[in-house]
Amino acid sequence: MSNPNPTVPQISDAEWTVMRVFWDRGDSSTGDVIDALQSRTDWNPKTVQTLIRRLHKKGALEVAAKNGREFVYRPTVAENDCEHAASQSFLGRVFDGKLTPFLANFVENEAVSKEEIDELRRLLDRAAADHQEPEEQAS
Amino acid sequence: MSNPNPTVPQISDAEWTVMRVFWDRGDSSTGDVIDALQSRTDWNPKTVQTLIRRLHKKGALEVAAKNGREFVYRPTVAENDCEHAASQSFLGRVFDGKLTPFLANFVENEAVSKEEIDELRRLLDRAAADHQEPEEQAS
DNA sequence: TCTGAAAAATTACACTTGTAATCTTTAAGA
DNA sequence: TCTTAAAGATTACAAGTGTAATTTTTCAGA
Repeated sequence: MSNPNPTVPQISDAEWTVMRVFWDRGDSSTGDVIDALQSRTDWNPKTVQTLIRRLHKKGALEVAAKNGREFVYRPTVAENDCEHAASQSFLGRVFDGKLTPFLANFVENEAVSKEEIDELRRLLDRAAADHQEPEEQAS
Repeated sequence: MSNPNPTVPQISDAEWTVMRVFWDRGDSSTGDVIDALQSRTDWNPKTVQTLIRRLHKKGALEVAAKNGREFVYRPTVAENDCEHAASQSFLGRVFDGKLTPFLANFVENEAVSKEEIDELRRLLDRAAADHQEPEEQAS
């Protein structure tokens, strides 16, 4: 867990795509992000610029440096934390905040393969083991 | 599974609240919904009317009857299907469509209790069993 | 030092959403 | 039948979002 109860800004759909570039690459200039997204999207560079500026305004990005006339940005929020905040928000909206109904719905809709089920079970087995013997203190 | 690959309209946050009333109560008039939401929200009746009209326009509700000058509406989409569509959309946006990373993030963030873990494991055990011996045909 | 290209800032514009207020129609009772 | 309250329809309006175009600033080279 990167930070307990971090406050993360609202990040829209298109903005998520941009944030992921930063989380993948670390500090990046607008040009870097435009280049990175060139292959994955058909966005106009101006669009990417706008999204970066909005993310900066929202406080999801901060200026890490200025290279000549170019800004280098860096995320102020951890990917983990944003994912978790988005998950909580989604679960709250659709499943009354509860994880089990979410997974039950997925399973009912036959949207989970045998392999995935096994993967999830292993994940939960490990989690259960961790709950058994609590995390040790690194002191 | 109510319907394979149903097409469900985009349902916004506030609209979810309204749809849930219909899913809970079945066919309902605007007045019914307003009454039902009176306790749970502080929405103005006009707001509820607007949301119902938007849902009707989107095709999420259809007119089931007309009582005097009052319409009775009914959902055209199953709660299950809407939940699943919302889940797919969320997972696609935040976790590249993958369930395992979603759950892993949740567990990492210590947002899952021991009891919940056990519940989820039971759920997955049943799902695994179903995968073992496929569903029988009701003929 | 002046200029032009590149970066950034400002402006644009339609659609959705939250949250109603106002205008219009209609049914039911006086 | 006429009136009026209650439904419904239309309109409102700001914030957020997708998707840029236009305008302004500024560095780097001629």
